Amino acid sequence: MATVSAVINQSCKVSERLTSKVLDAAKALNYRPNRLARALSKKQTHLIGCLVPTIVNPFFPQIVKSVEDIAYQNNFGVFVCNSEGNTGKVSYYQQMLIETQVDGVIIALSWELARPEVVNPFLEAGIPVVGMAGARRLEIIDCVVVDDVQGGFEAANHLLSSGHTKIGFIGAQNSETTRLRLLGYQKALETAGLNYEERYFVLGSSFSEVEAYTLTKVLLGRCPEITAILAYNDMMALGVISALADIGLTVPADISVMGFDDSVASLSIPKISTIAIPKDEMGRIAANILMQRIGGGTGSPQIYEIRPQLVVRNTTARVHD
Amino acid sequence: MATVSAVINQSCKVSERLTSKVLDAAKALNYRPNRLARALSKKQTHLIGCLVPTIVNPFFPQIVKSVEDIAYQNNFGVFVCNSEGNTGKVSYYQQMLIETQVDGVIIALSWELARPEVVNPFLEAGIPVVGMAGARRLEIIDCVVVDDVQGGFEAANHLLSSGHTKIGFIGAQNSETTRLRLLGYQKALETAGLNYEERYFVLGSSFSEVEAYTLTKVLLGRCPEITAILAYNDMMALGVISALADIGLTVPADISVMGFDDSVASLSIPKISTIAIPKDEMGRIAANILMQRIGGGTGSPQIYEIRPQLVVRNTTARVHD
DNA sequence: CACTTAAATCTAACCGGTTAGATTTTATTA
DNA sequence: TAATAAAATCTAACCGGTTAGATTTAAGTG
Repeated sequence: MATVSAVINQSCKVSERLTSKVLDAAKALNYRPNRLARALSKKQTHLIGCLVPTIVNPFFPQIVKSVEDIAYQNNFGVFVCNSEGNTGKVSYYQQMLIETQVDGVIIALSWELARPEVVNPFLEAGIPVVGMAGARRLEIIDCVVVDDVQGGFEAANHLLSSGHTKIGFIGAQNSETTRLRLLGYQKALETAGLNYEERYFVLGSSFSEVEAYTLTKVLLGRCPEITAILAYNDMMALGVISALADIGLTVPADISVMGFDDSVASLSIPKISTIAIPKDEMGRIAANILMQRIGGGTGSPQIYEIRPQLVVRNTTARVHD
Repeated sequence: MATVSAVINQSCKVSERLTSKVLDAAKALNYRPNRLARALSKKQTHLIGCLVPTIVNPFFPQIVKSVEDIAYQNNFGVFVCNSEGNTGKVSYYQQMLIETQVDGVIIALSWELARPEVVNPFLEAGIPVVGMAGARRLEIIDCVVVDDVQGGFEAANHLLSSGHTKIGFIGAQNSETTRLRLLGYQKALETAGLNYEERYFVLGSSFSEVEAYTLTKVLLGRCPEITAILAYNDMMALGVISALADIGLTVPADISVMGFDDSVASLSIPKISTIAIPKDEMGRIAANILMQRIGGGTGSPQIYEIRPQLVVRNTTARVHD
């Protein structure tokens, strides 16, 4: 019945009399509109997809939450898809999102998702895409990215300003983000007029806590003069701290440690000093940009760069003498 | 075109010739089936909803992940909805899920979600519901619940077996789960032939880390003889440990601490001894039950009780003398 | 009061699939 | 080769909304 549609959508062409009649009937029958039917004819699902590499790492749920907030404000639903390192899932969800006719997609730009094969099918289907939370910038879509160089710079600077000059770095190979954070570190040393030692950088094969634990022992075995360690992220910082405790060094009295991301930095005792990525802001901005695109916003894709922020907690201190 | 439908669905009534012709055309046109249209006519969306109170607490994403795994295996999508303590969001998502015609719903039975107002509309709409991860059992739906009494019992028992008898408990008021865990604790003491001191139980107004921090200081100010503290969950255990550190007590040398849930207990430093809720298993079972119901499985609602497991890590030790 | 115009209501086609059943083609058999 | 059965293909209605436009009703005007 077309009138029902008019009533529900508050079209002003329906008299009060009919409106209330329809509303009464709807209530009596416990009527629920069918989103599928509506979406089918309107060609709008009021749904956005959110593709993330994992939801087990708390970093991503925090972003997803703020995406959802914006979606909620705009009366959209969010279809969260996490690939969990499974390429099969990536294409499964990709297909599902396209077939579900989502109005737009937000993709976390991890290595497995920041690829043309992942992004292009959406664009071909006319679905706007916004990338976020990654080092890689894709020119074809709007991206909300983090200035990792800046972050690395600030992390190193914080340590330098506490007198540390022999600063270890622990990260992972083949990681663009690692490269950028390390680059920031190097820039900070150069800016301070200091040389950096390649020996102080150890890169492992994963971002895990255990990997960091192992690498830390390697690093300190080789360079015991180190007074501070910059970890690629908070998880690795956790591994670093564990290793140091086993070696018999106290954090931060004997050695300072910094993390990155502010994902699990406050879960340890002492709480980890870190470079916080404003996850709320990132999710919000990404979602808002997507909303604009869905609303018909045009213009060439843009890069929105977010500055990470130094958060000093309890794992960094003045260098001991 | 009906033939396309037949081809896509592999109906055996289509000749190879036609099949390949259709497939070629589909490829040439970059054809994507429309899930909405299909769902509308089949009255099956191949989607399930998953209502959780939050995704910021890592406990829930871990469950959601295993729900997703099962859904993936069954070719279903999962629509994750988190209410974040906002009752407006609860009804918003409830309505969205019903209107989206999801085939089934899994609800985490937190206080805000384990209510008839939340559950009933789904049932009225003919959508099967499975509850999980909560203390409250609802008779009208299948529930996968945790034996919190058993968990509290094992936690206390672990401490008792290390010689602790003066055990503090920190939780929240008006929480059914707190009550059950505490009950388990009390049973353990009774079983051991010991009396428990009401003074050792302090209940605050929230489950937060800071709340636990405050409560711990209160508790130890009042009862300095305590040698172990059982926290309602891991987050609170973290607050307890912080407070103890500030007071100048070392964990576990001076005082032992236990968490519950195994949500952040393995991520933190020190790693917390806890009562692990098998989240994978819980999500898997809940999703499998839902799949059965969606597949037409009948029978009266059942309760599946999951036993939590003691995980000894680094915050518990033999009582000091 | 007849006539124009505006407002309210109703009708039917459409969105893109599915499905039962009609129709056409092909194969089988006398 | 005609009759019949079986297989393949096509047709049209349906799912439950939306929407343009036709039709009916109400209001305004000379």
